[in-house]
Amino acid sequence: MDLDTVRTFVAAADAGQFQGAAAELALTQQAVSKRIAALERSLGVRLFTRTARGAELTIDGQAFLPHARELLRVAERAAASVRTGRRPLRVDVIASRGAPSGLMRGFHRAHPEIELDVMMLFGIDTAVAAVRSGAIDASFRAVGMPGRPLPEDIESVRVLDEPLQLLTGPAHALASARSVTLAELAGHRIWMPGLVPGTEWAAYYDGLAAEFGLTIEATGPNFGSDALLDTVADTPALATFMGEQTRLVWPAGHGLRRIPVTGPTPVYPHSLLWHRDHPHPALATLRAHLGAAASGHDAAGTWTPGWVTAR
Amino acid sequence: MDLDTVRTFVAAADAGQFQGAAAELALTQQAVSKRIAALERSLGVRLFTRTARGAELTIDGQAFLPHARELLRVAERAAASVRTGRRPLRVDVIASRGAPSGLMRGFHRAHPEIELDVMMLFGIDTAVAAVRSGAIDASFRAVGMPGRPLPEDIESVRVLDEPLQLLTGPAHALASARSVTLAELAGHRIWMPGLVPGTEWAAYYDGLAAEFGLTIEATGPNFGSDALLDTVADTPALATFMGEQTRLVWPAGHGLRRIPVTGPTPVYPHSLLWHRDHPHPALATLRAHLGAAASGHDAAGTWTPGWVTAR
DNA sequence: CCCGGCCACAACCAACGGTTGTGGCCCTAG
DNA sequence: CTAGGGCCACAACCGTTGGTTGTGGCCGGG
Repeated sequence: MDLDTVRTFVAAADAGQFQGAAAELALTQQAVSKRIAALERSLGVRLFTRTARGAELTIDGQAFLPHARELLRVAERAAASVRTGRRPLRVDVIASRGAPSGLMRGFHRAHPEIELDVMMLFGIDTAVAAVRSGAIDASFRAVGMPGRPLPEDIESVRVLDEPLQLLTGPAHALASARSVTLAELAGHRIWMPGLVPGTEWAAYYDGLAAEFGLTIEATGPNFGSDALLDTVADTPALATFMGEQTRLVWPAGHGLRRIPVTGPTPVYPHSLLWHRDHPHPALATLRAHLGAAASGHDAAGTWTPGWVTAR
Repeated sequence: MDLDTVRTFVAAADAGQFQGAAAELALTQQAVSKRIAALERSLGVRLFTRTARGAELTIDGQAFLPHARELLRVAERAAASVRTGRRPLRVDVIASRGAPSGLMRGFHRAHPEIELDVMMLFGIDTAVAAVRSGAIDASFRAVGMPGRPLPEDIESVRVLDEPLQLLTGPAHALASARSVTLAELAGHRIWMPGLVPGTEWAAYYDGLAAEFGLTIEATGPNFGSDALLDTVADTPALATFMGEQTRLVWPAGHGLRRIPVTGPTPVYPHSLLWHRDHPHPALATLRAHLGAAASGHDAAGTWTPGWVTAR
């Protein structure tokens, strides 16, 4: 199926005749006729009944028409997604189920007119390079990591401090705790596959482990969150950290527990990064939205690494 | 933009290399290379970075990928909509804003897994012919109209009795009435453009007008519901009937009034029609849904034409 | 250092998709 | 009834597109 052919179909349906569609598309009537015939052959149904004064849709044609329009809309959006110049606001989030993803969903609900492309890059270095090059318009990351100062032309603002929770299976020693302190976690095995050295989130957990004497293991291949949850659910000695706002596809019957962490509560600092010089037109709207949505969290009783810039 | 090219792009992105995509699509590597190059040229951006052991997506490519997948999904649905054999359930409703449309929305919410094509045919004759031919799977219509018995192979069941309301502008004599009786409407001008002789809805209003001595005018071209509402809002002497469940795009500030009609309340009898012999697999689900959703309306105090089959 | 894997470029060729020319059908006006 | 106009389909023709095969360059691993 060819999109030009679909466009021709829609034009013919709107015009009610092939001739008119041909004029609109700067084609001959014969070309339109051939295109429609080809489309009908490929679909295996007749789309128009040809009459002496035009062509009108068959029932199959009527059924196909809205789908054809939708197809053209989607194609237009797809092309717009990579158009240089005015294109959808392209934002990098750290993971599809994480808190920044939720922030973007909220932004989309508040501003459905702003076209969005949400993507996931790998690590703050890639993200910063992409923001600097203009390939993306903004990124949610934790900034300030030692040895990786933000370039001068990148601006950032803290938009969300997300408390971490402990995730355990039902047989874990802490499974029935209402809450746990970081001190109580010393000696327990915390498993976080996917913690890649050199990334900002690895630096965060390294700092957390060092400061409170935790054992955080990043060993083993990262088979994705489903496999992680399965393993944690089945292994009494394993637990993992997870953002409070992380959306889980909670496997039914696994009995996974989310346990708040206190004394202090580790919070993951999400900042929005963007380029100082050539911001996307919709970026201001995003910043305003995030500023309004940011609840004034109290920093007391929480922990962030020393390298995180104060709010 | 060509859908085969988009398919090639997705295959290459999934495979991580052109060679693998070529094998999957039964093409040569060179053909894939040319297609991708053509797509990049038409979009004006580079989608892959070519490396010695494959090709990986650029950021633009990553942004484009989900749109490309969506495009293929929509194309698949479009093709399925006219596929002979297993295809989406195709249902004819009397108007896009009317009650049957609402019933189908409810059905879709209850059964999002069932693919639907909702369409609007013209009159019960067209609808019955389409159902008999298998071109559509079901139709919502008022059945029993004099001289138009349903063919033997068409079955029907009453699914909704929709009370009619009077719609008036703010300056209409009845505008401030809490409710009106049919007797009170005698002498008032009821305007219903679009009431085409020979259709089942024209027969309905003809019967209504005859039995209660109403003046129903079908004169003038039907410029659509917006124009109708505008005129009714501005003309003190005009009113119109409208189904209780009809969704209006209520023009702000027009002061249109919806007034219940009583003594008796005219109700429009929506029946579901389908073919006795070769029903669509999902039709049973639709009938079950409509049966469950149908509130047991009390027929007392309501009016339907004599030709309407009892429930 | 060489080999293997992968992609790009070039040359060639079939097939697709456009054009012009023409004929048939249907409706309308004279 | 007939002539004419409007519209679509078919046929012939032709340029361009998109496929193939053949080949060369680049990069990484043994």
